Amino acid sequence: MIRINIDKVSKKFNLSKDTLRYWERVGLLPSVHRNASGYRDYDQKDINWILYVNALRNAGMSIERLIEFVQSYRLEDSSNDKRKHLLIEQRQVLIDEVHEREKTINYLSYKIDHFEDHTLTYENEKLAYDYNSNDKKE
Amino acid sequence: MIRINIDKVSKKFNLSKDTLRYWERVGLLPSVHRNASGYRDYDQKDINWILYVNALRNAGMSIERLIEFVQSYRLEDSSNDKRKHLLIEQRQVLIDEVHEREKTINYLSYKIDHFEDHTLTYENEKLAYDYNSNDKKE
DNA sequence: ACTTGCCTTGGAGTACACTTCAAGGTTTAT
DNA sequence: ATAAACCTTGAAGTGTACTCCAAGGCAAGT
Repeated sequence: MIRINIDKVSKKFNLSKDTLRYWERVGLLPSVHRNASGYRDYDQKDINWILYVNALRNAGMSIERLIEFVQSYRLEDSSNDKRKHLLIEQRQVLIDEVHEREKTINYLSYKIDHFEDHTLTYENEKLAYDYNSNDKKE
Repeated sequence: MIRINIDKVSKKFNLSKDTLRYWERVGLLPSVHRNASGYRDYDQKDINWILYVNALRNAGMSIERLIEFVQSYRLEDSSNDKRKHLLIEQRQVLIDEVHEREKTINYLSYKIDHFEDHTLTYENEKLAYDYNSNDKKE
């Protein structure tokens, strides 16, 4: 039986204690069990929730969407379709964000490679950005 | 000679007029030329700035960093090293964000593929996430 | 000339996601 | 047994990036 206090969880995930309390308060984490003194007493299940929630937060999922996500997860009922829909939808958001970032990485790489080239005009740079962008299409 | 008012620019980039004014005010765009009536009168150079700034904003660069970035750009002087450093640093940020999102995309894909599998435990999911994560390393 | 609809500014308001504070109870070390 | 270092809560405060509002000037159609 694992028993971890908020300080250890905070350090484990590099999240502030206040953030952990906030996430719990807004319904992003299940209610954590308390010990005799009213202190939070995290178990393995809680730790795993935090792992996923943190991963999705780091990937840019909003609190609001994560609450939806977490809620649908914990209702082992008719909301199966909704849950799957949320997963697919959020994956697409992440895929789009990756594409946007890859485009911009290409643009920055171009700028870095041509750094000494002072003849670059705004027009040239625009072309570079658009070229990389089209390159990625398909 | 191109002359575009704020409404056209707003529509071209799908940015609100208030956002364009805000960006200009905080130093994220160069001061836009005004016509006889004091109205903003964007030229090709301004349009290209907006293209880049918008690309970097969409890729998650903060306003504060973008101001630095834009400032260093417009000082055609000794800050070459700083400019290059900023470019390389921001590219790395974007690369890291892409990796984080790819990990999470894998995790979501795993969840979607095993959607009907009700025997999945927190432990199994954790392993799936970590597996994908390690998979991606190198 | 007048109405409608642009544009301007400064400043106030909003949304999101924490973060800090105040007041007080608990545990640990001396 | 007392101080230092934890924990709790509710509520207020903060930072970022807009977003909206009020008051007023300018432009185009009737």
